[in-house]
Amino acid sequence: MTVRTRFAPSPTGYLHVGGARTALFSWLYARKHGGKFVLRIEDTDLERSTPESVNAILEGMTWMGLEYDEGPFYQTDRFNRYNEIIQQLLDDGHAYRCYCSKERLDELRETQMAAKTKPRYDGHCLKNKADDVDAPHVIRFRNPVGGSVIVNDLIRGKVAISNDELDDLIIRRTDGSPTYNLTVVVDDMDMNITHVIRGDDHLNNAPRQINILNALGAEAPIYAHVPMILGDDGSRLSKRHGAVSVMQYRDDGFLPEALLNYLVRLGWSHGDQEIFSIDEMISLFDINDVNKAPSSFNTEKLEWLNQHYIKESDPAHIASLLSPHMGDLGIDPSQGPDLVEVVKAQQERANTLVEMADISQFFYKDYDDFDEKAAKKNLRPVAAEPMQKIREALAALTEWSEDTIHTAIHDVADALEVKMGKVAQPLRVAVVGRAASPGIDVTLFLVGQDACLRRIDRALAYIEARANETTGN
RNA sequence: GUCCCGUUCAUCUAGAGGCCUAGGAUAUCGCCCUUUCACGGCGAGUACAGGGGUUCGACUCCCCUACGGGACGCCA
Repeated sequence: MTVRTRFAPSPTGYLHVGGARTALFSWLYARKHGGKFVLRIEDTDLERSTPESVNAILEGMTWMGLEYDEGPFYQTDRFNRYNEIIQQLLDDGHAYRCYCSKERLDELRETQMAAKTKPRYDGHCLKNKADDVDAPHVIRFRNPVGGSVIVNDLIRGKVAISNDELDDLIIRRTDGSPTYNLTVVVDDMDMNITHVIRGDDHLNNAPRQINILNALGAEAPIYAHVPMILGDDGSRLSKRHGAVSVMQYRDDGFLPEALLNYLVRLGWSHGDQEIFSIDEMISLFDINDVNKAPSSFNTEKLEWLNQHYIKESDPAHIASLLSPHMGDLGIDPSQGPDLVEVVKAQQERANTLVEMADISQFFYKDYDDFDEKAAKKNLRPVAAEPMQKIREALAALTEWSEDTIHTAIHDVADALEVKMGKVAQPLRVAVVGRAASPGIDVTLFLVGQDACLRRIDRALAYIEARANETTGN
């Protein structure tokens, strides 16, 4: 038996991290067992499904690198097949027409809730035949009475649910469209899905689906219900927690490998290992090791992983990903130092690409204003002399390289008999506008001779203005 | 309300009855490295939800309580 898993989102929004993790687990399971991973779009809810959502989901899957072997299949293309099955169930007495109005059902539900019992359909139309068979109606699956259904879940273990808890669910709406519980069953059966790995909000649906499968004489797949992901604050993940869309993470400067690594460790672990390459995930992942309890999304840990991958990745690769973020800041990286060199200088200093873009702006354009604290601390009158000397030394350089810059700065420090910090730090603030930057040599080198001299002049003017301010009138 | 599921540091987790004075990671704090910021190294504090059993022994097994989540739709 070859393993076949699937990811079956409904296109009613973007791909969020919860769905992405479910997809990842499903994908890993298929890859690990040399099976197939199928993508199916569950768009039977005509009201809420949109093509934009389909695109968003596809885009998210692509960005994450979760390539599917078959699909995407659309359920809206398969209505004939569903109707065929519904007819079969009707013919076999496993389903029946129900003419109850929504009003009657609402009332029934309210009464039952008020009586503190679980709301269930009362089987009214099973007992009473309608006068007009063709009057508007839905079709209900006739759930077995008595006994219980056992879901043998790879993650939860054996879960038993009494058939008396289940009612006769609607499998076809008044408008003739099939509903979720019917379509999943038919699709999983037709697509030969062997392992259904999905969110545990579906655990309650499994018994119903198994019953339908039994009525159809089909074998049930193996289930694995993965726990939900909660937000940073432990509540249910939602839009209010900020970036829940996978694509939002891309826009926020995260690498797909970081998100993948983060997600695979959420609810699953392999001893003390934190870093997993894709290949390691595939070889080490075991659905049996997935935790039962829900886990909270922790952005700080994701950032740590992101920094790790930024640090470890090929600078040229990071540069290509960084480029659009520079663009967002109005910077054209081709006008200035080689972005790859900038990445090498910043690689250990940014949690996200957005952050890297921000701290790299000064390589391409003069800063707007000095960082107030940095300027106050470093651009003081005592810095004027060394700064002036440095300016002269740098201006005199005929060869602009990290080595020559390094020597020039050290020579000035030696001549003045002061520590490097006394000259380098004011110089840094002068050139980058703030207190933090990569090493001073490479920073100056990449900024370029002209820009360095221009900015040093600006700092000297600032120091002078400040001196006048404090001394006089 | 009814049914289902869950509960180890702030967070992600290790733990399959003695290996646990409960381990790792993130975050936090401290020290070291250092021309800044980072990186890196070292170190600190913080957890078995509560109560009953079972057992020579329970984080691990059973029961109850509390808390959290899910489901109960002509949504998926």
